[in-house]
Amino acid sequence: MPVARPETSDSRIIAHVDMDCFYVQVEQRKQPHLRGQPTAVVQYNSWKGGGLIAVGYEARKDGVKRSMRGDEAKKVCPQIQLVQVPVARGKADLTIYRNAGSEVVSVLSRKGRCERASIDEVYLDLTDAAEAMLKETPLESLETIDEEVLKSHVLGLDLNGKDEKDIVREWLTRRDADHRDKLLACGAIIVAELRLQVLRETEFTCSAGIAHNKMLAKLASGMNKPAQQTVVTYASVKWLLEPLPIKKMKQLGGKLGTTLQTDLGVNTVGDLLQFSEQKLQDLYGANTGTWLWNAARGINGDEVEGRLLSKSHGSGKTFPGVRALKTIDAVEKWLKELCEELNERLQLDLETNKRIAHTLTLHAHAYKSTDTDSHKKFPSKSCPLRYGAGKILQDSVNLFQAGLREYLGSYMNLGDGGWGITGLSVTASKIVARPSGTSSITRYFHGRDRFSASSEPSDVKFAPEDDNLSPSRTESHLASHQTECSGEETQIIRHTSSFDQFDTPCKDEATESCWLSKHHEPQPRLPEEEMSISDGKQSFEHERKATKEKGTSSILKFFQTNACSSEQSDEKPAPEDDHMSPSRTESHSAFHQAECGREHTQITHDTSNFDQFEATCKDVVTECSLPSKLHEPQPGLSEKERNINDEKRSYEHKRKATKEKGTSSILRFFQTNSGSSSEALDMESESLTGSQSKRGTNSWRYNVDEIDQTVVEELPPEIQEELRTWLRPQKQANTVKRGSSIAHYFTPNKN
DNA sequence: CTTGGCAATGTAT
DNA sequence: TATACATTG
Repeated sequence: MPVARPETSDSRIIAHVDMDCFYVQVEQRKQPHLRGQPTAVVQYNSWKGGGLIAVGYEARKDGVKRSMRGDEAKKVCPQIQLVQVPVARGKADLTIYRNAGSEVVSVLSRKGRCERASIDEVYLDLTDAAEAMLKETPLESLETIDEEVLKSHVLGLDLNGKDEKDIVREWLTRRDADHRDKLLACGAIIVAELRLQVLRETEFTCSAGIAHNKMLAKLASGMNKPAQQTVVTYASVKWLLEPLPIKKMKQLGGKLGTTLQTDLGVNTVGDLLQFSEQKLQDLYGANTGTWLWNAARGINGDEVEGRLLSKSHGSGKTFPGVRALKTIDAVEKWLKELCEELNERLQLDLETNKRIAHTLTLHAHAYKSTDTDSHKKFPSKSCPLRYGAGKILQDSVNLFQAGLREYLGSYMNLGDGGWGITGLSVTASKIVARPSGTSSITRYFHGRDRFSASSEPSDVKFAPEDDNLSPSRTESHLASHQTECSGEETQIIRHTSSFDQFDTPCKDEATESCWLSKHHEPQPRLPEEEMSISDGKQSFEHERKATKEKGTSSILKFFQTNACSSEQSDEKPAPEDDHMSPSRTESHSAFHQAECGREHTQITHDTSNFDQFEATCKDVVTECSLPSKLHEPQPGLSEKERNINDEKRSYEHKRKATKEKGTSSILRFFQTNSGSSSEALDMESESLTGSQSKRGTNSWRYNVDEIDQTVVEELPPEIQEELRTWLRPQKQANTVKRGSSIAHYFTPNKN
């Protein structure tokens, strides 16, 4: 259900940028001979030509639609080029699209606060940039206006048969324009520039909407596609919304929209206007009610969230019909594939963004062909997430079995009575940035809790740490940028006045102040005890209260007491933990104890571990050194350069062609650039601060090349990471990361 | 083919 | 926190 947020200002400048048939563009860039041809991206070619998940505009002209089968598409458009989604580990792999989306974000996030809304959509808050521009350059004195700006569609302008560009030029430069219109005009100029920038640097076109809030911007971005932008003026909102079918509005495309239609006979947004806020609240609850009342008037207070990275990672697959999984073995086989993909993405996120996921969730769908009971849902289950593919798999299997028992009743077996698993997915969520600064180990033993349990969103405020992590294949440019964009404070400060956007019946002042105060109410603070790390909280609640001294523990002690606890715990869940074994024996719990500076008898009965610790270290080394080799800078050639060579892309001259001010446009780009191209960009270099070599060196006396992988996997990721740092001491010290923001662009394909 | 497949976000309880 | 559900692309 949508939730009403107070609108802090009616003069924000918000843009929504939407990539045009994104997957198709990604494939066309990869295979330039596809450019200009009707093409679609398809997955699972095996059955009826696979399902279309993206359709290029040339193919749309021929009537090809999403949700057609490949075969159908061929019928209406015989020349269509069908490109398959990459497959890895037996399932669709969207990595290349995700990475392409990151490229776009890295361009768009250079101006204003930026929110990655999906794999191919971004919101921007350009208020500050627009205000700054307006202050500096009066629009009426604008001499040359970029083609791309003139090609904007401005809602509410009276064209009167004249050339739209002339009218737009006039609108842009009107001396007596409404202040909000002037800001929008600046927004349009900024967005046009950004879109060109995206095109130059990624070769992707996009469309955009520029408006005073997210809802309207989103609406506008879809109005003129592809490769165009449209502006929603303050005055045009009524005109825009009144006839708009209610289902076109975001959040109303589903059940709520249907309910509105059937309950109230509301078909357009205008139809909604007759209902009082009270009435809507009575029908749909306070939140949804006022959200609806506002939405009908074009009021929407949602903030652009400065967030460049996703909040969760998931990997899933469906097994329709006869392919349904009938045995635990089959389930485990697939779970293994899914967990391996998930682990890979978690590892990458850890290395490049220094983020740690804290919970693992397993979703499954089951079917039963005969029984009446078949509508029962397979319950999703989650538990604290332990790093390492093996651990994730073990926990996933346990979660699955817990869910299965619940679903079937503990007596029935999979396969009995026509049961099968038709879908599986594993998701990692609650991803928080690893705090920066001192060694993570020190932090662990000095109140790490406060970070982990923070109610703060994951992506804000982490300073670049001087860890010596591999720069290649990263998106760390996003991370670093994020630090700059996360202006939580500023966005609270800036809310001015005028709040009811239209001359429609408006709310009284009381409502406004109520909203605002409600919105900015400080988060209720948990007492410190409650804030300690939440994983494993239940299992150790009682113990937590017992002791609390800090500072005495050491890493040695930690390993002695906890290192191999997991190996056993997998087989032997403690008695008090009936059915959810993954939740209790995991590393966070262990760490929590360590932090509390006390031994936990249950775990420590398996003393040793020091030996085990030493014995198995080699695995760690092999596991670590292999990937880190990948990241090793090649002498003389940056990864970027190598990849450019690989891809045989040379592009610089073309970029220059489109660079002249005042004439460049996306149309022109295509006129001059049809064909394969790519850009060798000089991004701002980001130097990695000094080497870590001194840090880890052997204040303890074991050899780092004797660490058990499974032991390490058991550790919290930050510790793992730290270990890895030790394991590659001077590698990449003082290397300079070049072209970071498009590095991943050129990462080799994994197929 | 159990109704397209995979992924991500957000709310409510 | 864990879980279910809705919505979107």
